[in-house]
Amino acid sequence: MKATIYDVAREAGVSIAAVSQVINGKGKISGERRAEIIRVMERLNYKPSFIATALTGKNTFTLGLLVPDISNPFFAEIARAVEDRGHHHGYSLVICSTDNDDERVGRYLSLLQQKSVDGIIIGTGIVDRELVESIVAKSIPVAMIARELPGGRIDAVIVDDYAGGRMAARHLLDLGHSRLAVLSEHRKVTSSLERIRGFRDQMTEAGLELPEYLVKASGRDLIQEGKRNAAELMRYAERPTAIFCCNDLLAIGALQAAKEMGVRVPADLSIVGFDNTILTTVTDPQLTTIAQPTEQMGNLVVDLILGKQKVQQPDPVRTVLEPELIVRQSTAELQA
Amino acid sequence: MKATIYDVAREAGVSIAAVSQVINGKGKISGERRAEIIRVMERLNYKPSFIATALTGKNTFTLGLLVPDISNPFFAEIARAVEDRGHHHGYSLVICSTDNDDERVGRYLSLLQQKSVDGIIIGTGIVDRELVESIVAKSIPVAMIARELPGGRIDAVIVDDYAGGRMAARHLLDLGHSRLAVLSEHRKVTSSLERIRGFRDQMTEAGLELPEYLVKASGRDLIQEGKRNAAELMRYAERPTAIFCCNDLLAIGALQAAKEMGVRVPADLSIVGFDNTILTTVTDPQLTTIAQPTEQMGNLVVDLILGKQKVQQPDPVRTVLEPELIVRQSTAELQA
DNA sequence: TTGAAAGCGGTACCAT
DNA sequence: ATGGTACCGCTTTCAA
Repeated sequence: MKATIYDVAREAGVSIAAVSQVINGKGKISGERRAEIIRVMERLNYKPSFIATALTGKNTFTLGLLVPDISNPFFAEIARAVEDRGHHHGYSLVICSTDNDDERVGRYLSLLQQKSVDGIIIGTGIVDRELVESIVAKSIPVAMIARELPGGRIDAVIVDDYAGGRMAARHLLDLGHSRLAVLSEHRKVTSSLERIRGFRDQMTEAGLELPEYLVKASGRDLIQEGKRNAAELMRYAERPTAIFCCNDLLAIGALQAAKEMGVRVPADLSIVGFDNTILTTVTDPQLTTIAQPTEQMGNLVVDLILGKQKVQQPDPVRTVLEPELIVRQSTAELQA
Repeated sequence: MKATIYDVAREAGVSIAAVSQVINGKGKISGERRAEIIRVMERLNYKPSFIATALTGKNTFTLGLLVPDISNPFFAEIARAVEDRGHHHGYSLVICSTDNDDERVGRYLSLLQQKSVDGIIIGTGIVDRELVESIVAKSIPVAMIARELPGGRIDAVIVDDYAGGRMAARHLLDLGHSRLAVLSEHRKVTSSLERIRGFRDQMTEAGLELPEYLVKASGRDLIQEGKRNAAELMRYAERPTAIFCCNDLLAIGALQAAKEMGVRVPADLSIVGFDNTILTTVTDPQLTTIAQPTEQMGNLVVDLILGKQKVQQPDPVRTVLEPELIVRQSTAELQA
């Protein structure tokens, strides 16, 4: 059996209050008693129970992280960053893969509340605003990472998706491409929407248009669907010479479609991804992509959410980081 | 503020005992009172606090998972499998990336105990046996996944690493290769050791030897170090014609080294990986690898560890699953 | 300084 | 059937 504060108190011949004092470094304890108590704690290998502590109204030292799928490399990286920063502050991380499924989101959110986590970090694209706000109302700190709640007054640490979209377009435009297409995630995913908006605006400024039929959305299995959608794009009479993919998975699908169809990348087709996951360095050719500073984002959300606990900030904090174009080998000048 | 059982009791004009009854579906309650209580619970949006429940000696409905690094695709997949099965049973998952660092392992293990998790699943290669057994002694269920505690009497769900190593060797031997080399993880990682042993035994049966200098170990950054070690192997006068890599990350490193050195895969060099992560489908050529049934493994450990709670099994359960050779494009017959 | 005691939000036993 | 109450392990007044 695990030792409790009572065991320590008894062994040390003091009250549990005294033990509690030394655990928390509060109150006044004579150096001698304190030393003795510490000795006993070590001898009994005593570690205070977090659940008992939590019940008295203190922290649970647990954070919840909602992501679409932890086995998606991008979110795995986000999770690692969040985990590390949390661990740095003594917190542990509960992972919740939602598959962007409303029901799963609801169940997980409810679960996290019942566990009285000290904060919930949301990286899932599709969430019900009311649900989230009902959580905030219960004064549980909530923050978004890599995603934003449209119209919601929720803290968020995101990358400038719009700027990222522009970057991708500019890069492609600079390379001489004009027939551009887009592979996007589900239409409800705000980050994809923003990326496309930036991409389109940049095109517009160059006097180009991005018709809707050249923007294809994919849902569950991003690589597979991306591949299928890319293949479809390639079959158009006036085939696009470059595709901007709203994430690396989609880009890989495009890459595979091209390979299967005998379309050379980047000679015949340029591809730009988004996220700069480990996958981009593994493909052949390696993927040009827009990088998100995942580690920094992880650090920032955690600090943000942990800070929220203390002071009740009035306005939602919205931290926008700059994306970065990473040029690798999947993009090239348009061949004449 | 969140509603408590007292609020519900007051609103419903009953005792908290009655409310507790309906929550747990126990005891005797007249249908009418029960209905009324349920109504009140819904109106107040009442959800019992897990920490309070846990303090009374029940489950915390939390599982801990130790892995080297959640951003490593293989472990991300394992985590997803474990998470799903846990969620299925109403449990949530705390992720602990240890970096195979003893100190981190210790800290996390201690943390998980303080949180009174209902079970700890260990997928980290390097762990101190005494530490683990001290946990088991506290009657916290522990099980290993994809790794084994050498000599420890701990439940484990693993793949037959030895057989996997043999498979890889047989495949390469069948293709006519005889000059084989190995890229392995840190020498303390038991799974790698077993894979190499199987690989070597199969070679021996074919009358071949695997000298130690053809087995190179890598530590932290597996892709980078794998690349470096592979390059080294390729510089030997009598260069190996095939490399067995103890995981896909190492195989990717080998692939990149080959590409950089102008060595064609699979024409000049065959490469076999291990784990069948998403990465294998993304490389070019796609990687031949030995697959582990991650989903099944996840299901089994969770059921195993949840089962352990109830009955105190006498002997450690050791479930060994069969690996599977997935032939893709990184292996080919030895060119004459 | 030190310790007795009242919670925190439930569970479960025991009277009623 | 129903409710009173003693815990679970710890924090935090408040007296002594």
